[in-house]
Amino acid sequence: MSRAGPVEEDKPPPAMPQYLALRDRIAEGIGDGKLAPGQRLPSERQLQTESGAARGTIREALFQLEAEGLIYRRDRSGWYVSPPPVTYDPTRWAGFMSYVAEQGRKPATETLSVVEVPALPAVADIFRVAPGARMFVVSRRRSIDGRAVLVERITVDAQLVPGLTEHDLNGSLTQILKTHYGLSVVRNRVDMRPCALVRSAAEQLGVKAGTPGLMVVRTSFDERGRVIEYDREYWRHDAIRLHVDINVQPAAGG
Amino acid sequence: MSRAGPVEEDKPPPAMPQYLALRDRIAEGIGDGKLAPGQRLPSERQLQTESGAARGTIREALFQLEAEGLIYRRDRSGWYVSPPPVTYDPTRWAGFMSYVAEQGRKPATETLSVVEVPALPAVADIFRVAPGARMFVVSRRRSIDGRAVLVERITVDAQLVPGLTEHDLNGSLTQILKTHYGLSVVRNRVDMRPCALVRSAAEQLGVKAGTPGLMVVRTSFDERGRVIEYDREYWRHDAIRLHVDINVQPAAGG
DNA sequence: GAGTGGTCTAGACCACCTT
DNA sequence: AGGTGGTCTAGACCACTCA
Repeated sequence: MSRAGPVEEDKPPPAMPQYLALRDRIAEGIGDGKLAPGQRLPSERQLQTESGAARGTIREALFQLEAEGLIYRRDRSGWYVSPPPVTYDPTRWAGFMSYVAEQGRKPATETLSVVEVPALPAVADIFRVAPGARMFVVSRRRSIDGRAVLVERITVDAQLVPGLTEHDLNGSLTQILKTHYGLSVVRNRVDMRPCALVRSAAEQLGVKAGTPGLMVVRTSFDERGRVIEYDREYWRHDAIRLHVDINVQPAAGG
Repeated sequence: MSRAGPVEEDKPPPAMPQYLALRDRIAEGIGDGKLAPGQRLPSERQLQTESGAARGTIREALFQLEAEGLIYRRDRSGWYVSPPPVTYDPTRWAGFMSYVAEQGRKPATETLSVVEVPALPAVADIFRVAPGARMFVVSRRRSIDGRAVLVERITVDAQLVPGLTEHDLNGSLTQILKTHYGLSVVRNRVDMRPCALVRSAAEQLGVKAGTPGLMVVRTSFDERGRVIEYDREYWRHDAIRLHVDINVQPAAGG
């Protein structure tokens, strides 16, 4: 009742929109630890009666906190405090399972599907194989402490990894390539950009389509310069933090 | 008029929310090139009359597109199609001015302030100097094709760079450290995570507080392992794409 | 079945940008 | 001065989750 609606009395202009004030109150609760990671927030209608604001205003505050990565939602269930992000270092590629565990969290992997398909032109181009060459596509979902945080689709050249499907694909695929097929990654190319989660990824992560996310594309090369793994990952944006530690190439100045 | 409001007749349940359908129409226009980068979208009220939806619904579609990085807003001016992102490679650190230009865009830098301040405990810890040691803090704003895309705050140890303020700080600071002070970066540590733009950064970028963004923290070391540059950058999330190309450390398997 | 978030309407006043 | 987005209200029905 502060701005719109029938005039009642005069008030000083608010220094800050209501929804940001509410955001700050909730953010403070999270910072204080009064709201612990994983804990559920009061329902929107409850916040409404507490604060007297319209539901739309409440939701604006919640969206804001979501964009900041402080809270997340479970569809039609409620809003929850986000756990801290894990740090992902593509240079020390130790595999999801190990680096998450190293950070004191509980990783889990679920292989959603493994299919063998002919390479589309774009994929053939990446692998430098003929279009139509057989490729394995592995779809996996990975979780931290029981919350699904990423879905990925890994493509590998079927010719290089005969019988791949016989192995347990819930661990490090890179490790399997090395141990069973003698394929070692000596170079990684990583592309990363903020995105909104596309429909399919959102579905698999159990979030609303369009939730902010992070796309990570990783291309792995062996010592002969062949692409041996092409991985497209969609992360919940509040779950990851990228960390790279690199030696600058000597001639890099400018 | 399709879902809420007085019942009029029966309709099949919509397969997709209205706002996503509108999103798709606009996204298609952008993909087609009917809406060019930098071009302004019709106003919200105009879209309202075109589509017959309530303004809130229109705005939901626009927010969605914003989260995806396809459009951005200029406060109280309108919605615009986002230009393509530039690729940022922290391993080939060539300086903003050069790598943006390399990608066929027009970079610009504006130094907002240079101050000399005593190191706070956290900063002192990073630089391994005594708390209270003198530091230079350079604030800059950088643009691409006339659009402000990032603000940064660079901290350097004043003792290592006497008279820093006498140089032109709109170019590559790394280059200045090298040419004038013999300080070469041999190692970079980069941390990156999605964030919402904090109040101060948002103001300097001329966007609404809470707009999605990307935080990049870069720590540069010289050959003696000293931190010679500590840089905290806030990017518009639709303006950047990170690319890293790295040789995997031999003992990294796992 | 009660409660949750998801979607939607139809208004309003405001601060600010643009011309 | 007119138009833009920014904020806000007060309702509604829906699909879905959860107990």
